[in-house]
Formats: sequence, C-alpha cells, structure tokens
Amino acid sequence: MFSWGLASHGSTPHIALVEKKVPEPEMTTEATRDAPAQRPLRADAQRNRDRLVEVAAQMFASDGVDASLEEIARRAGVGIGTLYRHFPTREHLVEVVYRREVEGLCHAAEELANEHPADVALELWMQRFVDYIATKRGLATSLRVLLTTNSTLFSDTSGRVSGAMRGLIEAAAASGKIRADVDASDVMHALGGIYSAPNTPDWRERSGRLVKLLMDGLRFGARG
Amino acid sequence: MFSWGLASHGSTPHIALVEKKVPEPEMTTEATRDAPAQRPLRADAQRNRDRLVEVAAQMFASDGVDASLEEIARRAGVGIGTLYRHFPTREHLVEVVYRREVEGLCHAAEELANEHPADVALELWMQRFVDYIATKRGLATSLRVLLTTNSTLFSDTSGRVSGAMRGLIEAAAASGKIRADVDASDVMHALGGIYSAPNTPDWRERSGRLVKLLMDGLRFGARG
DNA sequence: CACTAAAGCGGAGGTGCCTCCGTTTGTTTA
DNA sequence: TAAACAAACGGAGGCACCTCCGCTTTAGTG
Repeated sequence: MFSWGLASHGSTPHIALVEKKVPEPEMTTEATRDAPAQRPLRADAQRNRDRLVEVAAQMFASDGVDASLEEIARRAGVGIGTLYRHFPTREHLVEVVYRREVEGLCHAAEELANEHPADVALELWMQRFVDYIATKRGLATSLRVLLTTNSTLFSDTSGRVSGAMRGLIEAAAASGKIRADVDASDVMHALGGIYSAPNTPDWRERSGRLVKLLMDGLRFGARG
Repeated sequence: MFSWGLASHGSTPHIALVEKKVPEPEMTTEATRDAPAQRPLRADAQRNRDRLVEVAAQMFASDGVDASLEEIARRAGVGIGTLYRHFPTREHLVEVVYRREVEGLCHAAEELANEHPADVALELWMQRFVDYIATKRGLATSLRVLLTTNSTLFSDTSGRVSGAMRGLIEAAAASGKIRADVDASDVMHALGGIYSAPNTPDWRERSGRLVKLLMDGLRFGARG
C-alpha cells in the first residue's frame, strides 16, 4: 500500500550489499516491557526521551526530516549529547517518530469507533489518514531509505494501518451503516489516489473529496 | 536490477587491464554530455572536473560514499568551491562516478573482446564484474537513494551493463566457443548467486568459482 | 535520611558541509 | 599582442553533525 515501498527492483533477489553499522533502534517505552532483561529507563531519562520524540515529531512535520537535531534538542530542553545517546542517528529518531505516528493513527481508529457511529468513524479516520500522508511528504526520502533498509518497519507499520482500517470497515458493515459487500483491501486500493502528487496546492482538498465520494459509495445500498 | 555500486580500482589484481593513470581521453566528453547544447567547459575547468571525478572514484572506493568532499577537493588540488560548482551535491558526484564506472565496465567488454578468444573474454569480464560488485558495499545506501530517486540512472546503467554482457555472450556463441542454446539473461540470472553475502571473507573466491563453473557449463557441448 | 554506584546529562570542540564573493585565468575581440 | 570580460577559482566563515568526558541526578541500600 505505501508507495514508498520500493519492493523489488527487478527479478533478481535483491541483496543488501551491506553498508554502515546501524545499531537497532530501541523500542519505545511500552515496547521495552516485553523486551527481555532490559531495565526500564530512569525517570528523567524517560521524560527527556519522550520530549525529544514529541519535539522531533513537530519539527519533522514543519521542517522536514532535515530539521536540525541541535534545534530539536534545544527545544526539548536537553543537550545535544542527550539526543544522541537516545538516538544515535537521525534515522533512529525518524523511525521512532514514524512508529509513534502509526501508533497514533491506529489508536485513533479505536477512539473514533467508540465515539461515533461506525460510518462516521470510518470517514473521520480516512480523513485523518489523508492528513497523515500529507505530513509525510518531507519525510519521503528518509523513509524510503528506512523502509528499504529496515524491512521490519515496513511490514510492521503497513500491517498495523491496514488492520486498523479493516476493523473500522467491518464494524461499519456489520452495523449496516455501509454496504456489506466491500472488502477492506478494496477500499484501501480506492484510497490509492491520494498518493498521487501530494505536493500540489489543492491536494488536500482533492483528497478530502475523494474520501467523501468513497463514503457515498460505501453508504449506497446500506441496510440502515 | 543492477543496484550495486562502483568498481574499485585495483582491490583485486585479477584482471590486469585496469587503466594505469592514463584515463581515456574521451572521458572528458562526460562534462559536455551532462549539459548538451552548452558551451564546452573552459580548459582549466574541464581539467579540474576530470581530476575531481578521478579522485572521487578512488576515495569512494576506499572510504565509502561518505568520504570527505573537502578531502576530495584537496587531493584533486582544487578549492572546495570548485568542487561544489561542478557537483552541487554529493549525489551529483556519486552519480557521475557511478556512470563512469559503468562505462568502464562496458568498455572493458569491448576491449576484452578484441584481445581474447570470445569465451575467455566472457570469463574475464565476468570476473571483473564480480570485482565490481565486491568493492562497492559502502555505496549501497547512497546508491539506493540515487537509484530510486533517479530512475533514469537505473535504467540507463542496467541497460548498458546487460547489453555489454549480451554482446559478449552472443559473440562467444557465434564463434562456437560456448554452446549456442543459452540466453544472456539466463547467464545473468545464474550470476545471481554472487549477490549473496558479499561481505563474508571467502565471498570473492566463491564467486570466482561460480564464474568458472558457469563457464564450464557454457563450454560444454560447444562446437569449437 | 545519608551514602554511593550507576545512569544520565550537556556542551565544548573538532570536523565536514556548503555559500558567498573578491581574485585569478582563459578566451575572445580588435 | 593587448585589452576586456566572462568563466572559473578558492577559501574564509557560518552552521550542523557527532564524540567525548567531567559533572549532576537518580535509585537503590543500610
């Protein structure tokens, strides 16, 4: 689904001609719980780490992935050394931010499902999905590297996102708010249009209309 | 398909046709090729540009793509400003070097074809091809970005390389030195094994044997 | 509490990146 | 050949990256 995939570059098995040492990024806080034999971060360290991620998310969104790391540290109120201890490379930080956003997107699905009728939840979520893609423009190249370098990242995240969507669609179909004869992957595919040219000025509006149109189609012929 | 990197000059002394600091004069056309319909570079500019590419090729080969640009400029005997004027970004420089190396590889095919019996030429070329892949580990990430960013580069170069190989194979088949019932793309495919684990210590030897084995297979049942 | 080891912090400093602009050099024209 | 000018040069300067290590804070322990 994510067009950044760069899946296979031809018929030959593509091999990682290996490059520089990139230590595995650490898991986020929650994830450390299931990680075996890993002491939890000290309270202050945890706090700083969270702030860094928070600030980095904003900075990446507004300035692109090339945002100054020193500026991120500054705004997070920590020294540059602290940033580097937590995230040895820029990619580490990008990855954590990326995963966090995916997490947020999936979490939003649950939340919306609880607070709205199933069809509305679906629509709102799709709109949010569009926003999500929008913010990723700047990150495109860095993500491209990341997603080819780190194949887990790709499968993890795309799995989570499509799972969230599938849940919303099935709920909406079950409740009769949308027609029952659609498959989640079809809807996913229909959203494909939003990948095109995400930098034109009217892209956001066009995508919004695409979602509405899609919803109309989904509601057409629904039971109730 | 050919997402591997630049050839190194002289990491393995296998094939002795490595150019001895007398680069082909037509290499200088490179500059003008980039910018068609444009005044030729001034003599000094051309000279500097050539030196930069030359030095960059060496540095990239020995230190990886992260080689210091300032060091490259220094060794080429020019100021850093000059480097940047010719190659506004690191990627520009990498691309030019990469294209040059591909060119060299293809040129070697012709040369080998003139100097050796067709089957020997093919074998030698494949060995050189292995070297070419072997050395470029460090460039993997940068090239990956380049090749996804710049799709022309990818199709250009992979076309050139497979074209060169096809030529050698057809010539060998035509002269009866190898069997006639093989297709170039099959041979290419058979070479696929060399992509695996190019960092293990015995990789070079294993790949060399693979090539020999392949040649045996190709010679088996040849007319003459 | 008080104490201590370990964890965490931060920022100076060395290096590389890239831009900008005054100076030098090649080329063209007269 | 000389003058004139565009092209090219080069390096200083400013900013970002990242490492290193002495200082500070935390979380246990008695």
